[in-house]
Amino acid sequence: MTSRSAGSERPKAEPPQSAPPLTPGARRILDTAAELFYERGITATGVDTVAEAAQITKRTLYNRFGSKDALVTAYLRERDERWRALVTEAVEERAPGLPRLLAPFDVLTSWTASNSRGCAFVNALAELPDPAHPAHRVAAEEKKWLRALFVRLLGESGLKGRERGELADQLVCLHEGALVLHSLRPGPAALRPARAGARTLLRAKGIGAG
Amino acid sequence: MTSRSAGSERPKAEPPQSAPPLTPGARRILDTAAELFYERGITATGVDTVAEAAQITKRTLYNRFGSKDALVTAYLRERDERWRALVTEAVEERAPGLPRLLAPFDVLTSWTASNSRGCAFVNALAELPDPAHPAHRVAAEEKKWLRALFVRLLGESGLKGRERGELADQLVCLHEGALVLHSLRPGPAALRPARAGARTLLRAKGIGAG
DNA sequence: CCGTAGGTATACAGATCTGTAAAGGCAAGT
DNA sequence: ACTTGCCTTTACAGATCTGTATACCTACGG
Repeated sequence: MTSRSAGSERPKAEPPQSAPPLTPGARRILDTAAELFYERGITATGVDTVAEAAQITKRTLYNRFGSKDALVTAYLRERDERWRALVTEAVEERAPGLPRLLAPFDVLTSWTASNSRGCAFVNALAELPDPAHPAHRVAAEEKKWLRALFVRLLGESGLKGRERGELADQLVCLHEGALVLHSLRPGPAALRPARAGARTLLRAKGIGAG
Repeated sequence: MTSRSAGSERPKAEPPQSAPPLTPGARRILDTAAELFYERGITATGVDTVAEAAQITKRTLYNRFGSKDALVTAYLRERDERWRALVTEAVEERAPGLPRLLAPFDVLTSWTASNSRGCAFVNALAELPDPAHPAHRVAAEEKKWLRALFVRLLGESGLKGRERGELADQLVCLHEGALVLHSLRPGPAALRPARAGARTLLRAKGIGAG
């Protein structure tokens, strides 16, 4: 739980698990559940509510997903998948020379346009304290992944050793904090300070950031 | 909701509301509820559970607090009160010349020793999305207060204008992020990067930080 | 033609949740 | 002596929650 030995500082290539294709009904269920879980909270959203909003019967929901816990896990998994894809793309498609390390912060601008309730994974951790819950693991993995991404990019920028891990943690902090601020006062202005702070911290370590 | 006109950049002297003295039973209820709400989540903790753990009857609980929502609000209010007192004390009792702006970060070290489930206010916001819920307001106020504190201290350090607000936001981000990191991997090590990052950001603005 | 997969409709079991009802015990203050 | 405040006990109403049972419809591929 505390630290991993070997590959923990390198983001895995694949998002944890490639999802099997969903039936049309399952697709609609998952989309609906995703919105409701995020917007109203997981525990506060009942399966009846999801089923009704998705315009399917509860029976179908249980046939496709088996349980509410499984549905919650699927929701977080897919969200994780999309988020990683978005960030990965933003990092890779950056014009060379431009600060790839700030890409995750820039992604937030579009991401938060339709997500003003903070970080879904932090929220999930708040509602599902049990570490044995699979959804708990997914949420924890997402944070580890972002940190590992920062570590990798910092490595490519020439930073090594203990300083690298510390700076990665700081970038994660700013990132998380930005989402909290945004949830309190939605709007692009809530994200700017974190990005600027990241740039300052990078510069302080001699990493040019634009 | 978005911004306040006059005194929003100055921390109010009094924690929102001075609590009336509690009966012994009410005291035990509130203590028990505080621990359970924080540790297991608010929605996931029923009033029966609270009553049983506090060794009082549900009737007493309702006689003292009126409703679960009111109990939740009382829980957050008291937590807010204690947190503010702790931070305020740490700021004021700092040896002159020492970086008072880092005091909130130092307080986290002792605070998180018994609070490894992240920020109770962020968690509450996750579980209670309705902005009309009084507990929601309490949580939002807490964040505003911390920012205002940073703004004030930065002002005393000679920083003014737009830069001041931005730096305050950055410190809040680091602060929140530290709590998230700590919830993922509890221990004092989770807090160090945020504190160090704060120092770097302060130095970058010419504010000596120790 | 027939089986299978995806979905529908309705009803229900069993647990748990918030909140209330009714009646009483006990100690302190006046 | 009498009230008032704090708390207890037991029971229950009514809603809501997760999950299941039963039976049926429809489209499609072999």
